[in-house]
Amino acid sequence: MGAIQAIRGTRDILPDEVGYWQRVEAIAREVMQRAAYREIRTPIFEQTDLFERGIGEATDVVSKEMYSFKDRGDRPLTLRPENTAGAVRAFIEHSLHAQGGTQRLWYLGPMFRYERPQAGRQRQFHQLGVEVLGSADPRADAEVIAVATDFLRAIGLQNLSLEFNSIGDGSDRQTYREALVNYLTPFREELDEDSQMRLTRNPLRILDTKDATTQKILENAPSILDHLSPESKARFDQVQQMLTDLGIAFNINARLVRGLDYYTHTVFEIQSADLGAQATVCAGGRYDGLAAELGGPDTPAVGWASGLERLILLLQQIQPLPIAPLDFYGVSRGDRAQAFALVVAQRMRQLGFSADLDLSGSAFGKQFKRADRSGAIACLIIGDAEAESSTVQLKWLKSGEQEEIALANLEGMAPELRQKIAKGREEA
RNA sequence: GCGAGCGUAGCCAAGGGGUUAAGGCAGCGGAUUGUGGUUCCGCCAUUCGGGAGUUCGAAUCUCCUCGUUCGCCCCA
Repeated sequence: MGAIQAIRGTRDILPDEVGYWQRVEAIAREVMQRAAYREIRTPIFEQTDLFERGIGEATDVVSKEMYSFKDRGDRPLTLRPENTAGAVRAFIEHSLHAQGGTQRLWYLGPMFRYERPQAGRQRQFHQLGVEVLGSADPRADAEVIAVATDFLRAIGLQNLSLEFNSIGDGSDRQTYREALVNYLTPFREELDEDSQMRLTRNPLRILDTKDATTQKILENAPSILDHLSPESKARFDQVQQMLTDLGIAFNINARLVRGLDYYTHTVFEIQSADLGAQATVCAGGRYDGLAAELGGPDTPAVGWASGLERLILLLQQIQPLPIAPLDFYGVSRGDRAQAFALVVAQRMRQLGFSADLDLSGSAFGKQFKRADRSGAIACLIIGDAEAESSTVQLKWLKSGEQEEIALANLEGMAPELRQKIAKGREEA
């Protein structure tokens, strides 16, 4: 291949598509602001150590998916594969806990994982996420889920389902892990290859296998929910009650486990029925141990992250993007006229209108064709005669009506023009 | 990392060993040298992702390679 191409798993978002992103981003800002979450922006790369400790060295994300490198000072760095670790690092580093109370944070930005690209998965992808730090209150768990559903609803997505579970605290999981291994060990030979490996390494992960035989065996397996301590069970019930009070439907899914080490208690996933194999559109949970693990104060926390590429895939299915509105399209011919047209177009912009200017210098006929295609409401027509008299012919493209305006009167006429533009847009 | 499908112009495409590589959209020029949305005419791939091979002859067959798509693993 001759020309240089975008790196595998990365994508250019071209002008025709960027409107979808702007929409999702605007909705995110609005929903977050209403829920009193504050934006945080952290660096795109961090010390490799942060992710190894935060996410867990044995996880797939850390062991085989990180973009890690050394800088010129020989520091081991990694492009962030997710942003919870970075947000918590910033929280600790700047002593945000000292601001008192609960910190509600949100972020939006690119993440990087070295994976094989497929539908709804890229190596550089974008996540919107929230983190509520400093509250162990089950209301925080419920609120975070409610904010997620509000966000997804505001985008207009349908056919979503919320899967919900508790994986308890560390000791709950320890007892459950033993129970699960005891149950599965007699079936060892019948399990699929991956699950056999996990039996010793990470038995909980067997629960979300896609292998039919293993799934069958799991039907009678013990449930994590029967191994929760009374306290864990009470919290799980409370969050459920709150979701019900909020009118949020959910399925309890005792098989739901998460791939990152830091989760405790509440875990959840929101999936779409309208995507391919990568159907999870938002996922998160509680992670009470992470801040302490990273060397900060013991800070209970809960949060989620949502993959924007997947949301945009869905958005494109349900809504066409409105074309960017344009007020004026400037056409001109002749040296003096072209120079004057630039001045007029710029003046229009300063008055708050949007104006495109044809730079081709081709025949008026051609320029008018382009004016049509641009979607402009009106044309600014400038030839030598107009340049001479410092006027502009203003032609309303829908009706074909044309009027002459002196440059000097443009500002005074601006309110009237604004009205005509608005009316022209309604008719279009 | 593993499996399968697909790469012909900016986009959508026909062609599946015989030599001039259909067609459509978009673009550009003209009919129409200061006035558009219609129409008409013309132009727009020395070459079929790249490389090697088979053959008198390759876009068409073989191998390698790169890219891409979908799936697995895993995840948002």
